[in-house]
Amino acid sequence: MGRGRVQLKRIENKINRQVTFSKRRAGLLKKAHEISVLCDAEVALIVFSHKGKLFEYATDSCMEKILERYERYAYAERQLVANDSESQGNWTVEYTRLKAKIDLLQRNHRHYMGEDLGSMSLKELQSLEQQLDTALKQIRTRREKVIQEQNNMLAKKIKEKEKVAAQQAQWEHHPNHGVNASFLLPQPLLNMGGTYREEAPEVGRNELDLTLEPLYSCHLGCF
Amino acid sequence: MGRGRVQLKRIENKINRQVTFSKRRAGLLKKAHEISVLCDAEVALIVFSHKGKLFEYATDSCMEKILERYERYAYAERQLVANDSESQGNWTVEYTRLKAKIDLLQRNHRHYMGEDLGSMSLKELQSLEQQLDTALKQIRTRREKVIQEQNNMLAKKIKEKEKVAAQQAQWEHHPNHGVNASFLLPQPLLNMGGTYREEAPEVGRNELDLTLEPLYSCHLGCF
DNA sequence: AACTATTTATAAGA
DNA sequence: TTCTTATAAATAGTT
Repeated sequence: MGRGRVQLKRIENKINRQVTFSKRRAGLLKKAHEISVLCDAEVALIVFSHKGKLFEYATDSCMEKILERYERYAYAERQLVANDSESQGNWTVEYTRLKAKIDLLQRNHRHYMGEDLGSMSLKELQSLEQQLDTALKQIRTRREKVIQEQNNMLAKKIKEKEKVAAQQAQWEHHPNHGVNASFLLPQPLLNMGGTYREEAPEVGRNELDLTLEPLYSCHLGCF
Repeated sequence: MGRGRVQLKRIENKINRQVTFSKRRAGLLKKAHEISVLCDAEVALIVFSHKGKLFEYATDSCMEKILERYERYAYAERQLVANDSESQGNWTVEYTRLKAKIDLLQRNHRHYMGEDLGSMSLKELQSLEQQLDTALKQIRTRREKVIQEQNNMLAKKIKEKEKVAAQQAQWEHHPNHGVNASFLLPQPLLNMGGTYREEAPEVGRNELDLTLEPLYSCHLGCF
């Protein structure tokens, strides 16, 4: 994209390299942002210059969240290696326990998201499927209930408004000055069907916000 | 870069968004690689599609190293502050963090099991439902694949047995002394349909055994 | 999955 | 550095 064709090899000229880096860095960050917005993707981009300077982009400026999601996704089997600063025996044991517990929970969570299924046996898969099927039914029931509740609440509000309007109309002896409530007639206010996907495509995935201050990321190395 | 100018806003058409995502993702990964090579920079790029699929690029295929470097870089200040304090107090802080994380994971897990839904908003419920629906599809696909693999393997074994039986029959010149393999004819050995529930009702729930020795329950007070 | 008309990115020059 | 410009590359809409 320029006056000359470019070879994919390190630019030896230092000045040239620096200039190209600045330009391409800007372009890369821009494109990262664009795909994020256009395609509703979650993007994390980290660039260290040759000199060691950091540049970054993260969707919604939330790098930590994305990195955590990545770790969950890609590093399931990573083992905790005890750090040199963990010399306090008991704390180390306790720490390892907690870490193991978190690992287990995260691994399980991935299964519940339909990820990392390769290691599961047929029986486990069937069990998981049954579990999710049950969960889904409960969630749908709950969703309908929530919608119904909201619906009822809105209907109630409307009735109150109608009452107020009617009273005003009576008090003022001006039938045409009251609120015209014809458009507020009780009727299905929220859809009860299962077509919300098309109607609410902006709903993101259900995610954990596990953002915690990584004060000791050197000790953790796992999330 | 195309026939029309493009607005920087989410592409609402699903098909269009998916196509654009594929194209731009390829472009973005390419450019990440190029700047890395041309300018001798270290680049880490993580992209989650709207559907949750992961795509990544890392200089020298070493994502972990770069992320660690990032963490060091981005949280250097906080680490410095933390290092000033006495280690005993820090462990407590660290402990609380892990505890909070476990709590969060467990709460989330309950949601994925269709429990504890009372606190969730309509939007959250819809998101969760969508997530589980996707997971279920992936799990079913995986299950069918596993069944097919087992089926193929068994069919193979049977063919081998038939071959052996045929050879034996030949060697012994006693056609009726060989293994009668008629009942071993290749045929669907495992059902591929969705009726396993009735056939495997004894399969229990998919549960985590999180039993851990509460060595320091006095400090934890949480599990 | 290709094609192609355009837009966009950018290499080189100022 | 920043701007300009010629040209390579990316890609939106189309087939």
